Amino acid sequence: MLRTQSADVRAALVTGAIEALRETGFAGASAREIAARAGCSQALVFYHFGSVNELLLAALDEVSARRMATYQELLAHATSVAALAESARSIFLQDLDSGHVRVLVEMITGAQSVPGLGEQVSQRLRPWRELAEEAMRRALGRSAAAALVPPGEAAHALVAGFLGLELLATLDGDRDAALAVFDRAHALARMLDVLGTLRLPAAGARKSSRTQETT
Amino acid sequence: MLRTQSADVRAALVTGAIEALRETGFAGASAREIAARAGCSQALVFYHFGSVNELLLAALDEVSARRMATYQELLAHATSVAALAESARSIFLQDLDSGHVRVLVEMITGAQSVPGLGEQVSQRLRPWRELAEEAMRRALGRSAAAALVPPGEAAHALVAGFLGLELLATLDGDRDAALAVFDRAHALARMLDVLGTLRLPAAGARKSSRTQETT
DNA sequence: GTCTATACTTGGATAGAC
DNA sequence: GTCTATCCAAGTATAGAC
Repeated sequence: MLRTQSADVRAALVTGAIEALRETGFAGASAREIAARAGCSQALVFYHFGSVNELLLAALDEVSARRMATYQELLAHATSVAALAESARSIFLQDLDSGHVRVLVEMITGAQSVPGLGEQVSQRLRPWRELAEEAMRRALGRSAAAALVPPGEAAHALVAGFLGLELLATLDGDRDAALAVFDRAHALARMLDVLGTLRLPAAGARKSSRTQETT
Repeated sequence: MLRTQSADVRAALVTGAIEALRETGFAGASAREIAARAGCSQALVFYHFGSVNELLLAALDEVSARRMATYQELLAHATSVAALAESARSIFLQDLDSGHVRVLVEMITGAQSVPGLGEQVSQRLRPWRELAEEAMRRALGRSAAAALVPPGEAAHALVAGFLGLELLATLDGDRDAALAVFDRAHALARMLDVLGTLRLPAAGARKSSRTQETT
């Protein structure tokens, strides 16, 4: 891969945009602000990306790409609802630190003030939704839990929960409340997993009702 | 109550600010935009409120006040988790139409770009959180469900869910996905209510396992 | 490709007439 | 109290030198 100096500037602008979205929000993510973080001229924003909004969308793409690989790996091993809850907790914590979900939230709300932007943000959110649904499907398996909670709905709720908890966590700088929710979800998920194993063997093998550990 | 013409202008500015936040987002809620909606001069924003941000906070106060009464009434009758889920659904639908939660979300994210604003938004969010917790406490009662899900945590999750579902619903103009989540929550809540009644009588009255209807 | 300089627009905020 | 007029800061975007 050839490393032109132009590509470096593009990359610097994208990471600058990510930082700006994270720290100053959509309203504060101006070409000047981003260029200052990237250490280059404000004019380069328009040369390389055409407009500020295009750069912000590129930043959202970058965030998605960065996380998708990590997510897939983490979620691939979550073959129970409890395990999924644990993975979700760790993902949430990582994203809170790195600010990735914040970038997404800022773009969603920022889209409100720019006609047509909402559509493009929505498109970029789709991989996240599909990943969540796939993870849900894998976690629920073909157990009774899947009948209780269809993967599609569960995934929608999961994504919404991520966004909402992120909003609250950054608003008052308290991540413990959100983590407590994930821990509670983990405990409830264990119950759900047990329910699933109890129902599936079709009323012939209820030899034990002890809680099954799903580490 | 004396109705000075000045009070009318103040009110018009506040409702104009609410509309602006709802339709153009925090980034688009400028003094000029708001004044245009209120049908008065932009200078009056500063005369009456000192700054745009102060006006936006007043708008948030107004939204809170408008909804709090309705909420309290609706939630007072929710003495089971299932009934709470139903109330929550109807509240969510109302707020989605009126845009009240949107105003809150815009202020939360907008606070990211204005130092010190986050604190004030957080303060104004507190009544909503307390209301949610009180409703949770009443819905869970002293049943076993309360042990499964502490009211504080449940309330935090509920508020986060509202915010997250609002974000997704307005992003792609699809309210059905959110409503499906509430319906699912309702079904699960019914199960939780049953669990509660089964446990409370202290292992002596399991005469029936049919689902108890909690209309 | 990157910079400086600049044209143009929008927004926050104030002054002063009425 | 409300308006018009205005100042100033900040933002988008482009032109042109290097």
